[in-house]
Amino acid sequence: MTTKRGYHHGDLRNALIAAAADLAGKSGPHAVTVRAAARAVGVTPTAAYRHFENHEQLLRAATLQSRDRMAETMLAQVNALPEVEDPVRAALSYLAAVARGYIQFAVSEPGLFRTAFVVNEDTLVDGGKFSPDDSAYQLLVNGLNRLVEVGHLSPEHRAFAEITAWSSVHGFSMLVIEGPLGEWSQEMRDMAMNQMFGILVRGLTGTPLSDQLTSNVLADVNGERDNVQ
Amino acid sequence: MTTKRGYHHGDLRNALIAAAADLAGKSGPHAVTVRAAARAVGVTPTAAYRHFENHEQLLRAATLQSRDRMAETMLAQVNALPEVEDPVRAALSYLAAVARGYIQFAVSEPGLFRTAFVVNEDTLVDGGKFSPDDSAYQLLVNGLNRLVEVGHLSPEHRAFAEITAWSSVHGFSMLVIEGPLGEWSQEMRDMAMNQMFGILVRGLTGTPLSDQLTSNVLADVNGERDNVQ
DNA sequence: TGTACATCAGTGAACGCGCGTTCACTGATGTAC
DNA sequence: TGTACATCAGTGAACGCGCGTTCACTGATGTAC
Repeated sequence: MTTKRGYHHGDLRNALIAAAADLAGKSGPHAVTVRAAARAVGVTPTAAYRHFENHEQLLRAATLQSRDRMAETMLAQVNALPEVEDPVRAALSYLAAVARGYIQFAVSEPGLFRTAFVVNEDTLVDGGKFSPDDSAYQLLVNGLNRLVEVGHLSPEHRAFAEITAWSSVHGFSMLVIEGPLGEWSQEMRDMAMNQMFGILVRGLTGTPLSDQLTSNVLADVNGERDNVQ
Repeated sequence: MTTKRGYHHGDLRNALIAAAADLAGKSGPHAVTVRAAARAVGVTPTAAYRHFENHEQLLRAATLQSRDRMAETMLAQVNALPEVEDPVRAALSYLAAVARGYIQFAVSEPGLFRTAFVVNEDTLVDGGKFSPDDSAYQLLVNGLNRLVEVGHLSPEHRAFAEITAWSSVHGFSMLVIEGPLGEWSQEMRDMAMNQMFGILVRGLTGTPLSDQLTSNVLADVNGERDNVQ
């Protein structure tokens, strides 16, 4: 992606992106400045202009980096899921893992989470908003598609399903970061999250989950959390 | 609240708050500065310090103002609801109006919406986050309580219901402001919103709404939109 | 009712800060002979 | 293999900006006699 050869610094561009992401993670997107990033790398502000056209481009890099990390966190949750035979259970657990990964990222990296949603005003096309092309969105779409394939979500209920699902999970994350849920204990938040997931699935599919299935799905997702992180 | 008597300006404090809210509405919370507010009112920056301890207090005033306007918008939607006899229908329409008011405010006043959620870091207790004490939250709680009173939401499903409901509506608003829903047409957004509301109610109550009830609720809420705004 | 005085809302100048960005430059690297 | 040179990543100084905040002040208002 950039020249890895041993120039003065060697890989300033990536070092600056890393520094920018670091700043964003610690203090949010407003902390991403050309000067601060250069300072963190131990380089003159001017040097940054060899690798980024302007401040906006640096912030943009931090945003994309944040979205990558978010997708990674979500993917990690999915990958840590145990193999199960029941395809419905597997599809539901997949979706739950996606949701949990999203929320976990928001809670553990609020600065990056906020940075992931920064919109560049003056940029060329559509400002670089989060879009259906992003990996995180794709994971969600996959989850819902699996639910349809497996016969647990009827095609006519599929319409707008990702909007409702993403809205819920995104809103929940925001309420944790800058709303009343921030003061809640981890246990309470998990309870609220599980409740929300149940409501969501029941609302999406039209049929309530059996207690057995619910506890299986929670076991799949929670077991993963205990083992991995 | 402040001296209304005719001093030099007369009511600088409120004028500054109005200016701050104006700036927030136009460009978001970062645009709320002491100097800009003073400039807008036609007064020296120093004058502002007669009425606000510092920049944070001015921003705080803008935040509270934003939350007030938000609650007003929601209340307006509720008040514009037609009188209906069926108590279940009335309760559902109430909840739908609350949700619609929330989203409408976010869409029509994105700057104020964002400002409403600003958290002051250095402030005394809990940073002034949005809390269950706020009017907007109370409207939501009322709506859910009514659903219980009317027998359409069982008490055991009541737990965490406001979290799920608020998460959905808040997330939806964010997706419109800084996500993919921003590019959607008004019609598509309304469809997505109605769909989400249906999913939410079905998920919350455990029983799907009849087609008749659904269309009645939509008529109540939509009719109101056509008449009022 | 008229005057002297205290109050205090707003002025004007100034401070130090961090920011984005530009300029002419330097000096390490890679390459051609 | 050794030298001359072109390239270009990074330097150092400087700019103009808007910000928050402080200072000594001025002058309009309200009040006491």
